[in-house]
Amino acid sequence: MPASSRFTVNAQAQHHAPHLVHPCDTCAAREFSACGPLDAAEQDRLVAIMQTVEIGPHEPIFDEAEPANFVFNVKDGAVKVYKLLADGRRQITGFLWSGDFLGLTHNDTYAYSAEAMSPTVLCRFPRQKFESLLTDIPKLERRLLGIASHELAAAQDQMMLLGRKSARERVVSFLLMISDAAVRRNHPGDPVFLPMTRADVGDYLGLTIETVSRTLSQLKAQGLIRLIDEKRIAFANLDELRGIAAGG
Amino acid sequence: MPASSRFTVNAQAQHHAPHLVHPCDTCAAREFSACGPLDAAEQDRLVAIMQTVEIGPHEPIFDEAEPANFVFNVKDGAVKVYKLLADGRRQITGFLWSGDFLGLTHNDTYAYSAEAMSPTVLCRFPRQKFESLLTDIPKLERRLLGIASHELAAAQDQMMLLGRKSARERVVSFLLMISDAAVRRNHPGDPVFLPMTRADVGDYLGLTIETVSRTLSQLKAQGLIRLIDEKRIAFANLDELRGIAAGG
DNA sequence: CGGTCCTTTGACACAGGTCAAGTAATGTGG
DNA sequence: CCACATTACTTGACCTGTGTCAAAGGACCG
Repeated sequence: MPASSRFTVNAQAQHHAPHLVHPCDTCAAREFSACGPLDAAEQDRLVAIMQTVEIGPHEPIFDEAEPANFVFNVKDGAVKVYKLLADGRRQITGFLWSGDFLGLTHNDTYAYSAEAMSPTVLCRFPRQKFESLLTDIPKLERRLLGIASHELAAAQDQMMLLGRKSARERVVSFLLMISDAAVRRNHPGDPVFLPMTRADVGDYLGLTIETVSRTLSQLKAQGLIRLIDEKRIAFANLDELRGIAAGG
Repeated sequence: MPASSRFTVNAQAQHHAPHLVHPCDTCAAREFSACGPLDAAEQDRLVAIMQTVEIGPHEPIFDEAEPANFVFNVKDGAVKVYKLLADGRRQITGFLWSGDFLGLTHNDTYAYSAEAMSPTVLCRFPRQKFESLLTDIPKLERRLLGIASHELAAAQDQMMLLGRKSARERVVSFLLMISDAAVRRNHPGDPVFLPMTRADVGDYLGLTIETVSRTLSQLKAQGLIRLIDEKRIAFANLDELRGIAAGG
């Protein structure tokens, strides 16, 4: 029996997404059951400690170095996580979407800051309770190890991008990456929707706003993409774009 | 009873490091027991699947995209892990030292290439056997999750470095990072010993050989470091260096 | 409608890359 | 022990991709 079948219908959640049957089944059903369905008792324990939090665009979720009291899972929306240097230079280390975890750390403080980019719904788990659940339910721990290992591989790709790719290669890699992430959540991948500002894109790619903007204009002029509007971009030559992203 | 106390004296290992009592106790004792000592049966199972491998400088350990048949733990020596683009551009994503894991992945192929930088001894675990051990010994899985979470934090710091720091800040950050890693293994941290070439440093920091070399010369000219020889660097003003690394 | 924020575009500057030459360290065969 | 080759590193001169500074247009909002 799949994990989500245990949840009963919730009218409010159904209003926004009829196929969902619990205020927090995204994280419970998609993330937690991906390692093999949880049994009834396990799900009950998860649901018992779960809280739902809604926040608006530009609202902080937590700040770097703040006590890490909660673990989060994005139910809906888009989140950016970033680190700052003393003088304000910013590096965005990731964009998170529904299903993604947030705030996992083995220290007692968060290692980065997190902020919503659009109206966002989060599942929140008090950290101590979450960790004792990990000990009791090895499936969860196995799942988190899989997630961490996947994130580590993505981080290494990003180091390649930041250390060795040109501005053009970075921007194209970024567009394809965002598109792939959208497709994985059953959102349209072409045209790709960018919920973040050019400043966010720049701080993710290690570039300035101006270089991001110029590079997009250049790609458009070369007929490789079409700018439907500022936040929607269509791919005009996917094969060539994939080649550019790979450094070809 | 600490994990290492179960191992019996091994003359060959003792020759190189008198305080070690088993050809592979570094990984077993330092890494595996760090999550709480393993009991006798657990240790026996680990030792039973463990193989020791010795390799020389510049020898490959495995290549990206190759079937991931083994998990490794560095017993002694220094290893670099890197990714390549089609045209040969290289990004080194990490330097590994004794105690560090290597080749952990949830895919069936390695996500990066690995190569020894100096004479290196590795503990090797057949991957399937290692993974079934993980299921049987939750302590191990918990330990690996801790390691992965720590590596993820380091990867985010490296993204900040690659995306937003100047050449000067990168080089200083690098020197302090290598020094800290040496201290953690009870090696001298000042002067710091660099087993890698300038090309490796450049490919780790997203810079060219020439920029690395020039930046070191500049730091030396400013009296911030002393170049004892090409591979040994002493810190002349640690406070100021820490400030530079932090972006101050 | 007037203000604010975001984006684009242009002109120019500079950090770091490229190309090239020279030096030092290490190893090799005679 | 010495030519000689090889590899690693440093330094200089110059170039270029991306950053900086500035201005202007457009979208959104109270």
